[in-house]
Amino acid sequence: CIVSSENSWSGQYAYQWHYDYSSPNKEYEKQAPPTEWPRLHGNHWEHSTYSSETTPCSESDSSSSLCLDYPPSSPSDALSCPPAERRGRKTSEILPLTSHSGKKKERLFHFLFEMLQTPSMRSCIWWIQSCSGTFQFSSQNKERLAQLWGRRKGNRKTMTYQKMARALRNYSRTGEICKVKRKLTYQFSEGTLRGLQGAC
DNA sequence: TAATAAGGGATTGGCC
DNA sequence: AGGCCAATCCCTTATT
Repeated sequence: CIVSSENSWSGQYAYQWHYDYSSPNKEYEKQAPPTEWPRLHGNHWEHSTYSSETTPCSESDSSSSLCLDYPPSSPSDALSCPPAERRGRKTSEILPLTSHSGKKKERLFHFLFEMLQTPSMRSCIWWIQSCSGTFQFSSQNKERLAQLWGRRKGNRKTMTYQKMARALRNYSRTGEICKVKRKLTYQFSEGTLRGLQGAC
């Protein structure tokens, strides 16, 4: 499994990614209070819906193999994104990033993917496992990201994380992105991820 | 108990 | 005009 080169998973905590701190963001300090690390209650974050951002994901723990909760391909796995075409909707495998009649409006998942590729946004959103399309929002800076989305859309009102997350929940119905049982963590579906990567 | 995250029904708005 | 559907509004529930 390939994790993006600039973010290498160190195996224990979400905050222990090897960021290169050359980014100009100074929000890092506020974002990850290290004092909370020891507050872990078991290593089964897949059973604890609200384990904190700092909850370990012990990839090395072979007994639970937690990071295998996001297999890039296992349709039968309950945690993987369900097929998009249930409820008779069109599958997300076909992602019309551009419509035949010109440019299609940018969608939220496009924006999120773009932000995930932007080093300066790492204080707001980051990959948990880029190969499986799993990513997480910063509890501290998620509103900043939402505002950015709202501005990108040209909204009059400011976008909030709550509203943005509602759109994300709709994606889990339509199959582009599904929620992962980890705080502020979501996962692109296979097809969506392929489409987005291909669009680069 | 307050704060935060998640869930979801209802409505809006844009596009074909 | 009217249907479709993504986005948004807004309230409730869950978790810590």
